[in-house]
Amino acid sequence: MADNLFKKKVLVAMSGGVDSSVAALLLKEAGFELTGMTMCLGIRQEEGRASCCGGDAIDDAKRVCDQLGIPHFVFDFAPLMEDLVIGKFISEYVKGRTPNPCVDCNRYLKFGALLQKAIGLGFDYLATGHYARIEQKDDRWRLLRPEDKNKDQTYFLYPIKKDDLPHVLFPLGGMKKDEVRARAIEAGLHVAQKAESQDICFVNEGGYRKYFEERNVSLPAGDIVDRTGKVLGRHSGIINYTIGQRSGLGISAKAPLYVLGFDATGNRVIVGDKEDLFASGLTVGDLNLLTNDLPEEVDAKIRYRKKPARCRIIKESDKLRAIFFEPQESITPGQAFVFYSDDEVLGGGVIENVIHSE
RNA sequence: UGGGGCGUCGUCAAGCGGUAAGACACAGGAUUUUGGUUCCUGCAUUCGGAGGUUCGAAUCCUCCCGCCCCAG
Repeated sequence: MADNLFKKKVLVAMSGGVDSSVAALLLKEAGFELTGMTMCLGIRQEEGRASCCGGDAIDDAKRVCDQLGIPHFVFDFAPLMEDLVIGKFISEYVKGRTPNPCVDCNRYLKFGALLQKAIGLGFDYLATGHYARIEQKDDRWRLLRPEDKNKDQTYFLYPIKKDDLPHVLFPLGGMKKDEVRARAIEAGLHVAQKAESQDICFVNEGGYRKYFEERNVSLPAGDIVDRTGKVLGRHSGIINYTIGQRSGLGISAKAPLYVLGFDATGNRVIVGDKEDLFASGLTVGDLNLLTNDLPEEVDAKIRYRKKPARCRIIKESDKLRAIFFEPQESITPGQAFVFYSDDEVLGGGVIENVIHSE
């Protein structure tokens, strides 16, 4: 493997942050023929805000590339970003669902259009600074959770196609975040102390609701009701709410109220107690399977930063039905359902419906 | 305008002479490559108003104001 290393061409996607910069650094040190690239996503950035894309990102990435002595290019992905990620983000919310734009960015951009472009340009690999591992074991390529379980980003990476796994590199998969930052400092990278990126990258101060306002995306106001249909208050349009949401309802009650779901025909938001949030199963669409033989039971996550929960899965044509051993809180259509066997991601998809009994 | 009851934070609500609990809501912060959750912090010098009794009152007395109920 070391023999071929020098001939392998890698395109490293650089956001201008610490992680992707160190990823580039490591690949450079490993002797790959490296090219740095930053996606221009057409995003205007507020001062002092850290993000995975846009803003000063390009300048920062370029400086790191200069320091590493590798070429740097900017690819224009703004139109695709608008159509596939932001457009879907908005249309999903309008439908009363809660999208996960980071998953879609990976699905359509990074490991979709960008990866295809890289391969088309003759690169052997696309590398990113994600915390995840890809390994070939037993003649199969596997997407695995990283060494740093606290930074595990596999939940966002499930859309990578099985056949593309051999073309993707995650140099940080075996490292802890602390080590990455230490490495950046040691190498004198100017981005070493940059803050973690967080929040939706195309949304600035004020959150996504303000973003909708700025883009003139709005839906009519309506009633907030309890499960019996009793009117408790008013909502400002279904796009401003998501299942499990507590704050922003403006209703005082004996105990906090949570959004249980939506009544589309009546344009109503249904709220209830925390215990009403639990459901036993769900159905999944937009499946991406990373293995050919699915086990009957898996450990699955219905949201980022949550411990996987045991469930039974049943494949139904191009969909999946999952029934949890223990009821799960706030299962939300539009969010990702990602399932694992130990550290391996077996696949994932988008939650379509919630199953309340079974 | 005869009788009875009640007025404490945006809402609900403790307090019953000893110097304003709590919950919900709200705001800020922490956590986080989505949204949501969660966690931490803040939030009535003042108890419908005005007098009075008392060392001391939201708590007792008087009057006024505003609600509610039962008879009308």
